[in-house]
Amino acid sequence: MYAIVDCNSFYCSCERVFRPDLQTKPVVVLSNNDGCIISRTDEAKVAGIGMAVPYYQYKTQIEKAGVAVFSSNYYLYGDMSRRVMDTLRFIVNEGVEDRVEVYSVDEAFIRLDHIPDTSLNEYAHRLKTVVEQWTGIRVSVGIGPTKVLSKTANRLAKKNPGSSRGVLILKTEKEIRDALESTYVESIWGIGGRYATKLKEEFGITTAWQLRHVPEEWARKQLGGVVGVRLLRELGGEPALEMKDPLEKKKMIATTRMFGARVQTLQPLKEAVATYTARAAEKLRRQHSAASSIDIFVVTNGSDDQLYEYHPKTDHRYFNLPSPSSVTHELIGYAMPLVDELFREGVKYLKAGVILGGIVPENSVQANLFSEISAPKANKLMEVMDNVNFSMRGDKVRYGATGLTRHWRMRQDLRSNRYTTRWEELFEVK
DNA sequence: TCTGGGGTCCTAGGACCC
DNA sequence: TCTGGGGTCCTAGGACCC
Repeated sequence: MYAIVDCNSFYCSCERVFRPDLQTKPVVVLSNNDGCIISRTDEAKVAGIGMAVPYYQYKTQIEKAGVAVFSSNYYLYGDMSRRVMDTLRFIVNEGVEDRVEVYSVDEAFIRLDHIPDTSLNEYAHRLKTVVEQWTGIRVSVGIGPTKVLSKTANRLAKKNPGSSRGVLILKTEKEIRDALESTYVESIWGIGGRYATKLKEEFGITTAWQLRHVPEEWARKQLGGVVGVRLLRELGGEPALEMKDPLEKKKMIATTRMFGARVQTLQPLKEAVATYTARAAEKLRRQHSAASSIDIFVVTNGSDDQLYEYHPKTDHRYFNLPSPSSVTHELIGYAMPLVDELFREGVKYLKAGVILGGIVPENSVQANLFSEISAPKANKLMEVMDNVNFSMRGDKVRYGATGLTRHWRMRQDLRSNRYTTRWEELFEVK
């Protein structure tokens, strides 16, 4: 059996831990640049605030309903996430083997082979209670014979927190059938908007229970090949999605941002891209990898500026490195000519990004005799820079190419304190 | 009238997730 | 005036090889 433990309205819950006065009040958290609403509590849902909707369109409604609004505070959420995951590992692993797969910042799958079916209920409640007591974050627990069924259980547990108290276990055929009959296809984990529309409009399939009974070859044809087949098997109770190895490294590393103010000249565009490249290179080094390709993209508003519509258009250029690297100045050196190539006079840029690909372990990098940069020296420099920036915080050591004024930086007008990761922003108890 | 078969590597793009 | 920022996996199709 598999469990999935999912934090309720995670970002909002993190804010509430340090603002007990908001415990029963509506709360929302905004995306970077205070653009969209990316987390909302049940009270905010009731007040009619949608998910992933532009903030400015709901501003008056939010004020009228007395909703507390926060800019995203990823330092805080990242640290709270670590606390939740550490707690789960402490309970589940018993110092033996790793049975926890951290699936996202607020969710983890747990393999439960070691728990007898008769104890599942007690175990699920224990997970929930301990995480809530130790971290202050509320969670829901779903359990089923496959990952997809555990996700289904979790969704239903969250919908009826009263009766099932945030825990739902799908074990018997009857429990599974009831759950799948009350799950619409668009709510199945793995069915997105496109497939949901197709299933309903073209084939009249509306529930997960109906979908469970289509032939495998049909699923292969209509739902994206082997992906569809796996989904079908999982719905039928046959595990087709493995637990992921926690040591697996990212195969792609991206740093992308909307600009706080539009950029129209080359210099700030290059500063922004250099800054993102430096950030991406840091992520690369943190997992001890090197990248063999770099892709730079820029986004402009494709529509005529007179129309106040958002029609983003993307353009990009990429470069394959002569040999994989994780050295910031080397990567910036490859990135800058790509920005020159992309830049067009008179165009307003809304966003830019860096994507590093072709990721390999850093120790597999072969010395390139023709490389101009002496690798050992550069790597040592990177280590020193990372150490200084990590211990002092706030990017004390930067490259000149990343700019001094940085007018393009994002807005974050409503950010809460980084209570758990900055001494000067600690939570005060009077 | 007829035009092989099998393989690899790469990129672009589509679908999904949180 | 204002619409996020990461990721994953898979498939199709082209270039190239023998």
